[in-house]
Amino acid sequence: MNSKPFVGTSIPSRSLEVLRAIVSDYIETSEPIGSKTLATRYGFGVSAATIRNEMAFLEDEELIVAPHTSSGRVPTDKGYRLFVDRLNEVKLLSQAEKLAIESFMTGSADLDEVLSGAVQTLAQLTNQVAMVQYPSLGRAKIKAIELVPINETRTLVVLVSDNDRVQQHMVNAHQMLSHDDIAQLRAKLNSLLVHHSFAVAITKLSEFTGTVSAHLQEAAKAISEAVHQMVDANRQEKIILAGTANLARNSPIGNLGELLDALEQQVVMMRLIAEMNTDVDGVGLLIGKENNLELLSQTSVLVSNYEKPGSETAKVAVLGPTRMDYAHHITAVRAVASYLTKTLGS
Amino acid sequence: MNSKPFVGTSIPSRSLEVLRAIVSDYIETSEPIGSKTLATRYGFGVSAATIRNEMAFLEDEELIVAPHTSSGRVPTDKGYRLFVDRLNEVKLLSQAEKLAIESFMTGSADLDEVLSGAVQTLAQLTNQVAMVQYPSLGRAKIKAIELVPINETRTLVVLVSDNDRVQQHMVNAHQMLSHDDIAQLRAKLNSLLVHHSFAVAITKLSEFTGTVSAHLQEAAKAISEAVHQMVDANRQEKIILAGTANLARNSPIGNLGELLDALEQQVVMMRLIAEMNTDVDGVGLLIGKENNLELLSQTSVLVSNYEKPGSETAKVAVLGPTRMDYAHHITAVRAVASYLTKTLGS
DNA sequence: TATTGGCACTCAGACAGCCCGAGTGCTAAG
DNA sequence: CTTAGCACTCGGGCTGTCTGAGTGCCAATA
Repeated sequence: MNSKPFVGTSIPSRSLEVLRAIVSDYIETSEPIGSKTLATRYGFGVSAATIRNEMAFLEDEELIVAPHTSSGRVPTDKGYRLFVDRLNEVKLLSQAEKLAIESFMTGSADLDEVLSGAVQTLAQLTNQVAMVQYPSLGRAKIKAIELVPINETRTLVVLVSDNDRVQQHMVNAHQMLSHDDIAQLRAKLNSLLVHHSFAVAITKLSEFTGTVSAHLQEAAKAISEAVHQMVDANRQEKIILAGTANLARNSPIGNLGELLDALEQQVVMMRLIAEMNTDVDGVGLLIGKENNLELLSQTSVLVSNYEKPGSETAKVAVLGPTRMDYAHHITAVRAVASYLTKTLGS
Repeated sequence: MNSKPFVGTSIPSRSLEVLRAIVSDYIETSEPIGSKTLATRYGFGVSAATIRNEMAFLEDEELIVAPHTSSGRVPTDKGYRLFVDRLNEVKLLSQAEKLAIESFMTGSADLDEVLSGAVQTLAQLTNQVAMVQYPSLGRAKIKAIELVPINETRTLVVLVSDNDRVQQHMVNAHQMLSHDDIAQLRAKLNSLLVHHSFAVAITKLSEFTGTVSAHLQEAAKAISEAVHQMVDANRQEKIILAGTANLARNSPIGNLGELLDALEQQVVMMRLIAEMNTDVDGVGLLIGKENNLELLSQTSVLVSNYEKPGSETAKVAVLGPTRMDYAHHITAVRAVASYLTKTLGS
């Protein structure tokens, strides 16, 4: 159901040219375009009448459509698809754009910061909504658990996984904890969980309360819960996004409210992105109704993979109206993904 | 420039009733309302003509305005203001709403979680954009700094302030660090900074690199930078928000795009909220053009204080179109603020 | 003096008719 | 296969009309 390469009647090369012109023009002007304009504005060596014939053919193939009798044509989802699949010239990023990416990516060893920098850059680059999926910890293992006492009853539980992702969670033990208590808890916790995968850890965790001194039961339970939550939070996907304002600006899409809602809820987007396949060059694209969500029938979603050593691959994505600048955005999203891979690799 | 209580000609009580009716009706229907409807729908014992006279008076006082000759009237900002200032019946929260607040607020000792729960609840309760300001650390002091080794070169720096707020930042030391190294760094760092306020800490920090062994200079510099950043991040205000989608749904405000932008950028909102005063009962309100931002000329902002022991007071806020249900929202925002105070107090 | 009914007036919005121009499909000729 | 020509279509902009909700004012009334 994903990215379906175009099959069917093969398209004569001039028809393809015409389609290309239509798509480009529509992307730029967002207005239906007719044979005459097309013939003059683009340097086909033929008359408008000939273009009309071509257009009739393209319409038969359902690559373009006329919003109403006797008005210009607009690409269909299928039209965009063919356009993209046969995209040969890839728009290069401008020097300024490259700079923007690099400057956003510098410094910071902190995963959160890197990702949020990346997603903002991408949103600015494309003027669309940008999303980045957190690297899943899938097969990651627990490397260490630290307990940092904050005050008499509160403790910060820090969980480090072997791909160096760090999470923390505050715990209220509801009882006083001495230094020795903390040490005991830490030791038991680590000997129990370290080197185990997240999946295993979650089962082992149930033994934890049993292994600690009787007077620490309360605290152990609280800590155990915190760890559980963190592990869970990790198996759960998570995305961060930026540029939602662009949605409102760009496109008078009907269901803007619902769309913003869905973005805020995250869950729809998480599933969508997770399920999207990418082709050989690491880019995936769903155009309009290709994703089966009514909600997104007027939008396209573009994803690319990035890698963080030790994690499964994760994705960056761009969401915008079907009439978006595919050529440009594809390079942008790919560039950000590759910078991300590079930055996280070091 | 803030919340200006209404002064000037004192308003006869029936005029006030009429104003009240107009505001309530407009809040509900969002359509201009005329004398006749007003006279019938609300049980004034008088005829439409009399109401018209009242309305003429109210218009003279600039409390209502007619969008065009011969159409119903709509409250002005000043009208809303008077309406709110003379608001006597306070809408109570429904049982369901109280429940919603309580259920969202349960558990979790984690500041981030509590706040994000609160802001989401508030957004749902009001169907508007909700915001919550992080408790500023103003005069807070540093309580402890922990260094948690993550791998050979990376270290997690955890900063605990005396109001038990915890921040952490990953640092890449670009050099191998032994256990002893870490211990040394930790010791020096703590002896230097603990018990100092954030403001002082930032000056003391410059001495740090000088006090550690020569071979740790690299690492010390990186850590010092991280601490600096965290301290800074704290003096800087920060807000989280929820319910932006409601904006799109509710109000076909002209500059939706810009508004969403501003929300995403945060900075405008941070200043606005920070500068808003609250009156005796802990609530502050700016209606329409009362805030001097063109951007927000069609929106009202409602804030209430909450307290976290050891921090300066911070605020929760609701942002929506000027025609919002003030009576209800005021109680909602106050309720959330007070639950927040309660939850964070324990 | 405050209230009321009556009346003439205004205007936004809905509706219908009109024209224009961009665009189409078709056909016959090159 | 390409082209010019032609008749046809239809959305969008413009105009005019009508209607209903609403107004302001005034004279009559309680």
